[in-house]
Amino acid sequence: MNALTVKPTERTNGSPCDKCRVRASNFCGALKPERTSLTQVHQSILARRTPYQAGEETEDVHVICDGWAACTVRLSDGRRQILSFLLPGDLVSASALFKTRQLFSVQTLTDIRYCKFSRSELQKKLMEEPQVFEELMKICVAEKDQADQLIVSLGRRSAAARIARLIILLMERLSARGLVRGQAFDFPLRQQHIADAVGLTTVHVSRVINMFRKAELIDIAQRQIKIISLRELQRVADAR
Amino acid sequence: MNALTVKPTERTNGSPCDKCRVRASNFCGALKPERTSLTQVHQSILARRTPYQAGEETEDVHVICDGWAACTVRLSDGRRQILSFLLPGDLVSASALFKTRQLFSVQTLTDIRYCKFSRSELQKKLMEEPQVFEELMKICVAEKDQADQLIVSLGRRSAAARIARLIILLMERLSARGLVRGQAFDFPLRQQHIADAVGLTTVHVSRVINMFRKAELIDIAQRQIKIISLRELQRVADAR
DNA sequence: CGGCGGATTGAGTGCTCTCAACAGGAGTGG
DNA sequence: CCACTCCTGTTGAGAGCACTCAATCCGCCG
Repeated sequence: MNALTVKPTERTNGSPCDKCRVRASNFCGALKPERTSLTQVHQSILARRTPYQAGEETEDVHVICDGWAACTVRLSDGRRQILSFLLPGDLVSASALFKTRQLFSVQTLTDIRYCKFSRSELQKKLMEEPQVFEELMKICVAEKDQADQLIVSLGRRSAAARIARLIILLMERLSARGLVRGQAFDFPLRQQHIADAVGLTTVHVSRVINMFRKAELIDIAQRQIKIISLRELQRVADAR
Repeated sequence: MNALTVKPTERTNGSPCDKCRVRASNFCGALKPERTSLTQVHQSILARRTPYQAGEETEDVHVICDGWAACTVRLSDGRRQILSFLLPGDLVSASALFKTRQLFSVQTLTDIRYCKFSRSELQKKLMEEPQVFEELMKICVAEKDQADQLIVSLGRRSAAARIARLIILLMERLSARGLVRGQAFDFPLRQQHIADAVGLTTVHVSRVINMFRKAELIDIAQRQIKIISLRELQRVADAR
């Protein structure tokens, strides 16, 4: 972690992640106060930073409390691929529990609050608490399933289908966290992020998004998105 | 499992996976005879079968002893995406240990010998034997890393780079298992498999492979591949 | 010999990219 | 308050990589 971009806040003990905007259905939620004595540190970072650079060594494991981030890979010629978006409540990567270096970087899209655990402490907890273990394995499986779905999208789906799927997936994930009101939710992604997530260029993303707008599938404005016709959007997501 | 395609062989106890063509650096290897009382069943299947269909429920976890298979996803219009190739020694999927239904099918490319473990027995063993646990987590991490690499390829690399990477990755994986002689190894993939693995059409794969041949990077014949110039192939794999 | 799976090749198409210009909004400094 | 820059998104024109369609070929096998 780059100290310049990190604003350390307070240190707490025994009450894990009480600052999480989201409490339910996430890893943090499994670390219930009554059976955890984990040391944790809450910190925050500004948007548009790279708090973790691919290949760096870390002692800690991170959970996003609030804000959006992304796991990214940058190629030598500057092109970027986003592997996944990190939403409030997300463990940054299950792999981080089992190895000290990752092949992706982490970039913040918005200002972020996050919570830091010691890897070794958490590993021990994992073996002692079957429920924590259970929860982590669920995350592992979910991460792999999401990666597999993205592979199918990138390998075999059209630009419109990929973008439609991304939007639907984000809505589902946010919905599970109670962050969707009606069919609308915060949408801090720039078209550059969408392009890098689904393997397209910003120019083409712009065209597709405007197609969606004109077809009255979605409405994006003021960093908010509203799904106007989920049914139609799903049709696009499944179409060739 | 479709009983018609499965030819059950013998049942053994206490000597895990003694029929594996590959012993080193795999999950099977971690299940050493001296501390395992796992029930296992060895079976075989013919090439070109689908021993597991996406969504089916299973009680067992499978390890490939010999032969090649693939995890595949089929879209409604018939297009297919290969998520990964399964090589001798591979656990079919780490996820299979933690959930009963997978979102991919398993298709055999060659005749296969494999070894079947009970999920529940293996799960118990996992908690009792830290080394088994360790090994499984390594596999989880490796699976995720491979998926992430494929995402980057599909999202941001050219056809030639994707194919070159696939070939290099297969060589590395087989090499770790001692299945590469010089720079040559068994290569049962049809061009259709390559196409479905890297998100292209067979026609285009044919053109790229022939470019590689003419550039004297590789030689494919008789279901064998020989890497003539690994250095050049790596250049192609890294090029735009 | 005919049939089948697989690979090759050509011609034409089209989806997505590249290049480039421009517009609007937010923030900054004078 | 205005000029300026940066960031983001939009739009047009043209190009190219990979696709589709289709014909052909080859090796293998019953």
